[in-house]
Amino acid sequence: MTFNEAFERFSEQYLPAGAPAALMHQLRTLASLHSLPRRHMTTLDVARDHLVFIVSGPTKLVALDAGGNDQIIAFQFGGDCLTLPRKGLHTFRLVAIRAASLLVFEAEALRALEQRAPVLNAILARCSLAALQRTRANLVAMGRRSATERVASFLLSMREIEQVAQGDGRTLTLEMTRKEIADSLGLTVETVSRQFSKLRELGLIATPSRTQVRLSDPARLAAQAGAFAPAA
Amino acid sequence: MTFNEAFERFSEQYLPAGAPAALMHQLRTLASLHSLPRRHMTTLDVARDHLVFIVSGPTKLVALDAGGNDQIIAFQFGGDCLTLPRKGLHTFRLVAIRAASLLVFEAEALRALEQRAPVLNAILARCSLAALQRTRANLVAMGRRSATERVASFLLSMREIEQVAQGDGRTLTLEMTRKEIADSLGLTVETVSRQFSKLRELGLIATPSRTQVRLSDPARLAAQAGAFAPAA
DNA sequence: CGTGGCTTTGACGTCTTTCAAATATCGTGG
DNA sequence: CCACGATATTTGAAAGACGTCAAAGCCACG
Repeated sequence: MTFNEAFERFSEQYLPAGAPAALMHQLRTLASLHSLPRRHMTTLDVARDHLVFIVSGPTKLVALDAGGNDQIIAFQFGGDCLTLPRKGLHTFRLVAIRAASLLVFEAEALRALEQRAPVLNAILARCSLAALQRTRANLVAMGRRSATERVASFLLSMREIEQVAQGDGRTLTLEMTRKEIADSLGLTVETVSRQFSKLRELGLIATPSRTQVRLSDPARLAAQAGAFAPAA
Repeated sequence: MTFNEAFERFSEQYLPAGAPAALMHQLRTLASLHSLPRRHMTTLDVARDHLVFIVSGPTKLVALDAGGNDQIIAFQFGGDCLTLPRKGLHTFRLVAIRAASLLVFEAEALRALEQRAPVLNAILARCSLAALQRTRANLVAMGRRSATERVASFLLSMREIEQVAQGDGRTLTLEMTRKEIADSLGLTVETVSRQFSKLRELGLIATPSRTQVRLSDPARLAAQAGAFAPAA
């Protein structure tokens, strides 16, 4: 992954077709490409806000705990964009689930550009809004709901993500471990594993490999996911 | 609360000082003032996105369940702004905890204006980002954490809100019921009540009335709130 | 072929929910 | 101003769900 390729993807996705060359050039100056190996977390200055474009690779946004326990806020995949806030009440970090490429902008520098290039605000607004939708959805998934409901609706929600679902939309390649699923659902590894076993015994899913899940019966899986579930 | 007062507050808070009169006028045309009585929810067209400015009154953003159970996404107070998304995976509604005034814009109409008034994007970006921070914080509060930790950190987080904390920042006027607290923390009313009792017995809080809470010992309360807690 | 990490399974303890009932508080009308 | 009814809160007891601890199994990789 070269810088040029990365920037190309970013501009395709977020910049309007007729963006002035001067702006493109400015943005190019402000961007930096980071290769994040599997399991590694960003080492950005926690005193500053950043805008991060996920060029490729599955990543997780986590809130860091004093102990080694992460709380996963959201998963992001190639093409997603998010703001990584400076250290506030919590410290947030972006972690690569598998090797990932990130295009990073300092928010401060972008704000300085906003005056001359108002289109930047549109980008920021779009990113924040999308991140907000993802986060709200996760919050709903963590409300007072049973472990079964959480796992079932987690699986159904993964189906909506292009980079996870295979052709027929029934076979998922979850790049994340059980622990990561557990951290995102507010459960323990063991509980998640037991739920997988239960859904397997019910014939609702199959797990051909460690990371693959086949949704054998999405309709009945949706029934297990309860009232707040994504549609089957 | 008149429309003019409401719009005045909105523009003070979100429009830059030198906003052109033409834009102000346009926005004025697009805004509508809603008075939401206590317990009532918005009856906006669920097929459209809206931008809502909370002029006054505590409100909650809820995801609606098939049963009567709400999942509370976030609380908002006067001066906050949020996007109320159209019906997607979930249906979101804004509910007044006490009588509230809202200034509502249709997102569609705002988008049409964006071309000519790029400052609108800055407003939207600001609103979304603030809402995102609130929601992420809530998500952290709901991770794998005990009931005590949730309630303690809920109380500490309420202290940060101007309209909830009294002069010394130790006496809170929670406008919400125990059920609303429970819904926002993913717990039951009874569990929340038991946590209040426990914290009372430990001498960390006092509850002079149904809605008032005095944080007698914020430092020890923070200790109860655990590793992810807001500082005391 | 062995090793290390991830996943699964089991047994048990604890915490939260559930169901039920008593008590406190607030708003209203007398 | 007080009494009453409606609603919110608190408390108790029991059941169930999830977490913890421990061990075994599985898979990928060297």
